[in-house]
Amino acid sequence: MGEINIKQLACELNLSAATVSRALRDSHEISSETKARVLEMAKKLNYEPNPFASNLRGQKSKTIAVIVPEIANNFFSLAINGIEEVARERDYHVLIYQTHESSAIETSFLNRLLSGRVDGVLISLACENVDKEHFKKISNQLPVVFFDRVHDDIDGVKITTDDYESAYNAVQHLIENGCKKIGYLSALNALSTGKKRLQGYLDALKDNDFPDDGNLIMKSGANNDENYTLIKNFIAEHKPDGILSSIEELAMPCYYACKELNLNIPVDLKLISFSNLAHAQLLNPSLTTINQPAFEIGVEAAGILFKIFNKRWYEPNQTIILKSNLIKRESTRAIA
Amino acid sequence: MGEINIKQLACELNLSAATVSRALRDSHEISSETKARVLEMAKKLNYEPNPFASNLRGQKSKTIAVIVPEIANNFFSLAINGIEEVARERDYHVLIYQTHESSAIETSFLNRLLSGRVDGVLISLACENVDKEHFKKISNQLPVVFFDRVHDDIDGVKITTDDYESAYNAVQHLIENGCKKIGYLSALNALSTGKKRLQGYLDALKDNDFPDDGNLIMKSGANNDENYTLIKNFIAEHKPDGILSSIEELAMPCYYACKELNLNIPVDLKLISFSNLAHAQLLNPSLTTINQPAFEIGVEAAGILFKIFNKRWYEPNQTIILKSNLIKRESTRAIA
DNA sequence: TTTATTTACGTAAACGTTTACGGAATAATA
DNA sequence: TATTATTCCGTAAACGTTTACGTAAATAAA
Repeated sequence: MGEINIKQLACELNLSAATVSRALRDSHEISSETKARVLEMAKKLNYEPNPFASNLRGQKSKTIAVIVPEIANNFFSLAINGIEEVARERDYHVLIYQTHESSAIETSFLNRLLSGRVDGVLISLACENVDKEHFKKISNQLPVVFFDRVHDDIDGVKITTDDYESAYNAVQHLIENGCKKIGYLSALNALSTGKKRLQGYLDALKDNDFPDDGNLIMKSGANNDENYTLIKNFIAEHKPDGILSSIEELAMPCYYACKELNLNIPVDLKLISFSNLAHAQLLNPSLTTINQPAFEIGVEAAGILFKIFNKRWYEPNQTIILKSNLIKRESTRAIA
Repeated sequence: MGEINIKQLACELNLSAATVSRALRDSHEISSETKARVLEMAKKLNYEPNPFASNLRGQKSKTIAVIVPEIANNFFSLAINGIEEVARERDYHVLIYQTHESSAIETSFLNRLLSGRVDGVLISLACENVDKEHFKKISNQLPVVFFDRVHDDIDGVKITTDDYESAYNAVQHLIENGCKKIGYLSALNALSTGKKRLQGYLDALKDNDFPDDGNLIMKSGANNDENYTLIKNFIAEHKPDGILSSIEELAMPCYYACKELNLNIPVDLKLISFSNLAHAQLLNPSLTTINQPAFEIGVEAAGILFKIFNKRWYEPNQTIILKSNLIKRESTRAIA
């Protein structure tokens, strides 16, 4: 309807479309008076250049894609928040896609994005096994920055947190506060993110001369209901006095399971989890968390993507590691 | 790089670009053998049509925009989740923008979207006062569906929840459980969403012959820190024995304030809040919430937008109201 | 004065699709 | 056989920009 284009604008001004285009882009080939006239008329008629025409001509989309497992997740929504803010500063647009942890969907999204719809992609991998070869093809055609959920076997720029150290320190904290039998709720096993957390757990146990008991590692299931059952049985059977949960989604069920099993946190069981829950402080008991700088990860990842766009990034395989924050609360309090 | 276009594909097949295009869109003008050949070669060469060229030609973007105040918010992230799923089913792309409650930013986003970048917009309004005239211009040029944060003075299709009834019932619940002096933490005052919640509160008080005391209505401040101070002072000064919070962001500080003031929830103060916190159950004490069907709102809103696209929507000003769910928990327990 | 340079703008091509139009070959009908 | 309809495909224009190229006028340099 209102859709006014550059030709009509030019006509209104008795100029050619080329002149108008150049004036709007502040070209030195246009006199300042003409520029002023054009700007004024453009404002008056509410002219907005058609992005598809621009993009088609210029092969730039001014758009980036963000691919995450889930949007409704404390970590990812914060990361997207950071990404959006950076994009906005640069007048870029942000497309979002969620994979629901399916690498098939992930691959399908990536393929669709190869058409030039976006200038670059920020991705946090689905936890399923990935087709690494496919990723190589992708990143040859499109700048990609990985964040948080990364894979060692896939080359690329990566922003992560200090997963190994965080897990290690978490276990150390449990031990210092009296735990003798520490369980691990594992997830993201196919990704280096998950592997590092697990390794941190294992090494901390070893360094403290804890026995190497594979039974204390629980693998997460397919959905929340299954996870709850798994966790309840895990606790009931193995009776750990401390648990490190590799993701928030596995820590919450521990509360319910402990209530069901009549176990007191932290007396009978101390709990610590990777989590970006805003109000871990208000849980009963308050939850000791490994808090990842989610917003900053988003900002950093987006920032690097823009550096790549501007040819100001020279480390195609660099991994940037931000520090997580261990926040000690009631759920791991030492019992006198 | 790899970017293959329809001409190269056509060349490879000894066909014209037109034939290839038609074959890919399954036109009846193309023989089935040719179609098969084209499809095969397209798959083989990983051909993806350039969306900008298609959009430019067809004046369709296959993209929708979602404008929300904040992404990192339990309600909005769930709504976006719903929207994304519906969009995905239809092979649509989703752009997200956050206004951080600024109507200036909101207006600026909307203006940029008028260029044809998207086929439609889903918006949840910023809580600042809005330029209603501007919205009229917008919705003449672009299909817009409002969700949750809506404004009575702005025409359009709207998806909301039963804000009035929810607030009314919440207050009724507080009264039934013994509250004599019920405060209201107000927000979104410029929007009908906020006005209806407030009115529900007021009418419930009136219907129960409670005195009309404006002092018991607290207006939210500019940020979390200010809100905390406001709330603490509010509780300390007016000593309500019940509080209805119109948004989750005002309920959480109540916990901290009560701890600070040595007040026990629910003994000294009962608390209920509009909230989509996943684990309200685990708070200390567990929080009674008015749970909005956030995901469903997203699904519904997106569904209607697609109906509008397909000319299957005939009610330009209909408001669809979904029901919220009052979940009673410890924070409003009656004290014997 | 002649020639070179700069300024300021217009013309037209290009980006990669889709589609109106047309046409040749084949099949159907008279 | 002559006419009409159908099938299948190609040509070219169009979508709205941006930009290489050209050019006329004005200015500077020779």
